[in-house]
Amino acid sequence: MDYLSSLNPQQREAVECTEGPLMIIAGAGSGKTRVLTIRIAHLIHQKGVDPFQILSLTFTNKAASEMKQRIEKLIGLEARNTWMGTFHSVFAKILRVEAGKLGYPSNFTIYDTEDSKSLIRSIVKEKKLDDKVYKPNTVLSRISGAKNRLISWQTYLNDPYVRADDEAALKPKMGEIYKTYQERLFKSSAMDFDDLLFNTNVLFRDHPDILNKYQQRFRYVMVDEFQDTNLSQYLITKKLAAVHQNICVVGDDAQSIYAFRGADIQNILNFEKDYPDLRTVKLEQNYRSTKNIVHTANSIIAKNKAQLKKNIWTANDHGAPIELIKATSDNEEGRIVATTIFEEKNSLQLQNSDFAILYRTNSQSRAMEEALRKMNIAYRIVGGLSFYQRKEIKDLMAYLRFVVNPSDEEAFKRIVNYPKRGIGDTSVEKILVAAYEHDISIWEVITHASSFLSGRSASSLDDFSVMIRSFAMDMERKDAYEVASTVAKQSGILRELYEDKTIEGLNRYENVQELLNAIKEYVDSPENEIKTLGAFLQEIALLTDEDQNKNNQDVVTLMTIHASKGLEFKYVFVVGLEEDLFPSQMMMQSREDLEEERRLFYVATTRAMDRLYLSHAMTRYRYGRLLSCEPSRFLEELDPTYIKVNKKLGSSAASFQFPGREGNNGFVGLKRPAIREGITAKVHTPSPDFKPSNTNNLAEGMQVEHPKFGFGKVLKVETEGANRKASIHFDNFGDKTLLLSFAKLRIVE
DNA sequence: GCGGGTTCTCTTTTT
DNA sequence: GAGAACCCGC
Repeated sequence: MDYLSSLNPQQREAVECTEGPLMIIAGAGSGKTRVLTIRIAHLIHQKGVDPFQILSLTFTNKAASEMKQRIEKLIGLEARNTWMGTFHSVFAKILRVEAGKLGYPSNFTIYDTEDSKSLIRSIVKEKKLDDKVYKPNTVLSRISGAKNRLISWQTYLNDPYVRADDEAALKPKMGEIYKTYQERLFKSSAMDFDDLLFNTNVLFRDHPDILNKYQQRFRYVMVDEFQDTNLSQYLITKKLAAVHQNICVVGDDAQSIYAFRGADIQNILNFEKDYPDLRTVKLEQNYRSTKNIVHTANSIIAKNKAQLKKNIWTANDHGAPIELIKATSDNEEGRIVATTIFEEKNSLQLQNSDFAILYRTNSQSRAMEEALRKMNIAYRIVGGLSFYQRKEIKDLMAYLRFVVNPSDEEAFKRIVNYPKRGIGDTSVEKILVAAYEHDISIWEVITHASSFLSGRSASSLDDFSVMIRSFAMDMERKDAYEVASTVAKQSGILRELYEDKTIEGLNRYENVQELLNAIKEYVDSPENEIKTLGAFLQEIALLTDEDQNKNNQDVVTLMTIHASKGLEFKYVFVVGLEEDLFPSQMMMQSREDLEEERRLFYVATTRAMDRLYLSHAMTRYRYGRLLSCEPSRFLEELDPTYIKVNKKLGSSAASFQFPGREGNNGFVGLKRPAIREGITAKVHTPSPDFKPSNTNNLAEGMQVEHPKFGFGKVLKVETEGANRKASIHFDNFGDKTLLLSFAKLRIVE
């Protein structure tokens, strides 16, 4: 095979070192995917390894399918036989087979985040706890965090430190909620995302024979994006590789951006402690980007404390300087980006697909979309509200889920009274309580409606159960498509949507039809041998990602930076570089988090091959309010050597003028309709004379006002280089101290 | 139990 | 600004 000769010495070492533990530190653009695919091809062809014995774990479905395709190109159809997929999908598959060992049926449902939150909401309500204190999001992330660190609810309840934490946070009932949450999941024959990993760990811990089976099967284990693994995932791979020790992890600590879902950068920083005879290969040559971009990217993460030593370099040309765009507003930012794309495309004969616009939050896409639409530039948005998250799709899916698994509480709640059939909240409550108190399944309550409900609701519920049962009988002998289209019609969903003649209603109707089409495609595809509804649902549960690759169109790509990992584009725009937005305000609690934001910025810039544009807007809408925005501190941290500030575009900056104010210091509280060119805007809050004071005078003990956080007291003033920061205790924030830059503070005299 | 109107909440990122 | 939760009158 001559594919080896195309590799540089480090890449080749990574490919040829097949036995024993190996860590590949792969800088951005260093040909990581290529090395991985060739390594697998090499294993199969040169070493004669059976593809069935190779397990490759990735983080997104996209990465998995791309790698599969590339291996297929190298070695042909044999590639299909390797085990390749996301952690969640691979272990969900294994759990389906072994579910019985854990007391689960193999047709267990996988709850998505929305299901989980809804379940938590009802638990909090049932326990008569304050839903302001126990918010679904907070509770779920606490539970999720515990699971990712393999803390069961039993351990959770008994751990004095964990308890102390919760007591301190004034959320002492957290453990109790966790316990009930798990019980209810189990009763619903459901697992949430974290359970897929948690339960795999439990399975391997309690059933050595099963662990051994998979240890024997997977002689070679590879983990891509290793810097993004959490403890739960890491322990699974470690256990699987314990016998053969052929574990190969590939990652880049500089691209670790998933701490919020439990990823622990220490996994990669400490990997060698677990494997003393570890071999490490560093891929440091960047093949993707110009010198300017590589240099700029390096300067971004240089400030981070936690990192592995490496020196990313490139033999490519210097290329054009990085361009810095200053825009007045988010709309102008969009306009500049769209115009630039238009011009560059024409003058350089580029394609739309050469461009990508990256942002920190999904909500930023709107201004970009509008501008692109006005310029008639085709685009697509990756992520955001995916097809499977739409209400109408979730509704039909809930029916299908319930037919397959009539213990599924969340599916039941969703469909029992949709379309309206006279079973209101009170009845639903009674049904759930009955199931809980008599320790029977929801389905048993439903089929004995008259013993739990009275008169009219009982007979409505009877009709409902008759309907579901007929669907279930269909399922026995018909394929997924036939069942699904029967359900769509008989349940009344299609009629309900058909009668809605609004544009949105029409859309919803078409979406449901599209789901039916997708099921038809699934059934017709020769690749899917089992065509039952159950099989389809299992396939789909983890495909929340938009997987229908409409890749081959010539469109500009818009997406969050998180979604951009692993991709590359000739021209990249990183927009919305404003303090509090990027770096995100919510991440600014600790130093590690700032480091993660920096790595995120690094990921964004290293997507660019030829040219990189960075932009920030001075005003931006958020929740219908106008914000004034300081440029992100990251812009100041950049090495300015190769950066060009676009003066021409920045000079139009002063078009917003508020009463009694000069320049661009708009503040929170402007209602959207007021904002039009040439109009006098009305300031609601705070008072019109609210303006930044000369913050150099800020000192300990002073009273200050902040437009968002209200009144507070300065505890400490710090100087870090050119930046001055103040730790402030705000009256409205309990014990919390916030660390802020001065710009938005007013000193109260 | 239902519908309509109003108020509240959440806006970081993903499997 | 959107979507969910809430409240109230029938």
